[in-house]
Parts: sequence; C-alpha cells; structure tokens
Amino acid sequence: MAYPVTETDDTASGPCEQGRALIRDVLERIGDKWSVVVICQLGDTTRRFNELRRMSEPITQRMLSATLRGLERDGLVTRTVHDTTPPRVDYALTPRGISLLQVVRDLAGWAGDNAADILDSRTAFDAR
Amino acid sequence: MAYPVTETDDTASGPCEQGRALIRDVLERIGDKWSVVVICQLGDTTRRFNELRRMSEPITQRMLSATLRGLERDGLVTRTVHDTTPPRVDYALTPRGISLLQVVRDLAGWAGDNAADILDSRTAFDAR
DNA sequence: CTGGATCCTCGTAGATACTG
DNA sequence: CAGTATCTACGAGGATCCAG
Repeated sequence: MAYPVTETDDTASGPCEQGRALIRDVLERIGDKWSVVVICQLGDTTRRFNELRRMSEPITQRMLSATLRGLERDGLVTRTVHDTTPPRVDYALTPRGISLLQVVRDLAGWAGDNAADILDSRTAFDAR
Repeated sequence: MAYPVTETDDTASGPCEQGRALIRDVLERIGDKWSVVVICQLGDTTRRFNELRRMSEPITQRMLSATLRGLERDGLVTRTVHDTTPPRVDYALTPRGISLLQVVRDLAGWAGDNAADILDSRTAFDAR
C-alpha cells in the first residue's frame, strides 16, 4: 500500500487509527467547498456542465471545472464529451462515486439529526 | 429550522438535497485539518492536552487549542479543569461526539476500502 | 456551451515567544 | 502544564477575460 502510516501508535484497532493519511485524503476530497454539492446533484442522474452550474449556485465556472476534474481524477465521476454543436459534456457518478454518495448521505443524516443541538451549543458557548 | 435552504429545487428527496448548508456545516466541522484526528484519539478515553498534542503530531499548540475549543463549542467534547499543581485539563467526547465518531469511522472505512483504487485512478489520470 | 488562463484577495495555519 | 499573542506565508477560492 502506498500509504505509509506515520509514527502514531498503531496498536489501537478500528478504521480511525489505521491511518490518518487515509482519512485526511477522503476529507480533502469531499471536504472542499463544492465536491459534496456536485456529488449530491449527480446522485440521481447524469447532468451537463451548465446544468450543474445552475444547480450549484453560486459556484463559479472555475470552481465547478476544477471540482469536476478532481472528481474525475479520483474515478468518482465520468466525463463524456458529445461532439455536437453546440458542444455538450455529460457528467455522471461512477460506481465508486455512488458508494461515496452513500457515505455522504449518512454524513448528511448525522448533520440533520444534530444541527439544531449544535446550534444551541454554540449560542450557549458564545454567551460567555 | 434555522437553516434556510437556498433556491435550489427542493423537489428531490434524501438527506443530500435537504440542505446544503447542513452538510457544509458538518464538513467544515470535521473537514479541517485536525478535528477528525482529535476526535479519533478521544475515541477510547479521556485525554490531557499535551497527551493529545503528542498523539496528534505534528499539530501545533495553537491549532490543538483552537480545534478543541471548536469541538467544545459544538458540544462534541467536554473540557474539565482540575485545579491542581501542575494544572491539568482533561478532554473527552460527549455522547454527541461519540455519535460523530461513528460517522467518521464509516468515512474512514470507505477511505480504506477505496484508497488503493483512487490512487490508481489518479496515476492513470495524470498519465496524460 | 464548455471550459482554460490570469490576477487578486482573504482566511487559516505555522512559527515563535510569552504568561498563569 | 496549559495555554495566549503576534506576525507572516501560503493557497483556496472569486472575478474576469479569452478560446475552442
């Protein structure tokens, strides 16, 4: 494996302790500002560039382009160019991307379950 | 709820489409460089500041301090000050933090399952 | 329509030094 | 031991213009 775990004690078990580098990698993939948004919008069906752009407002062209390229690079989305006029490019999730979508949905579920309480905690904490 | 979903079409269902703001909030919480690391190290037991510092190397004092404060603010960890000499502060996960730990472990699981393939995809993609 | 290229700004993390 | 204060550097992301 190409992931050298650093020098933390690896005696512990569980996926958390197996390698921080792994987790960081995933988080850097989906932790940026737009990847999750795009993945979600690609969840149901294949979509075109400007379609994603409208759905993901206020994303900029630049960032959508960069986000899609990153996702494609990691094998999470496919990019299909139809050589028509006007040009048309379709994006869709790969099986790997769909599996990530599941994880993201769990994450979103946790967020939904705890959002209100977290907001309460924040106001309570800030009231000092 | 305090989360006004923007103007994307909300006809779709599923936790993904329910509110981008929610997901972004969680991702900003755990998506930073150190929160997940700290949460994982707090998974088993309560730990002290410098203990976390050593386990989370190469984190800086400043970032550990800021990370813990953020987690405390969101009600994910507790901070207990023992008024002894030398001073001693213990950190531990709250129930909410533990529930997040579960999600994080799932995420880590996905990362472990797909890390190798993702790396392959990247090299393949970059070979152009 | 689908992007690439460029410039610029603003936040965030790191280094370092100091305090209760 | 457990932090805070300040200063700086770096990089993600936004705005804009240009091209196939």
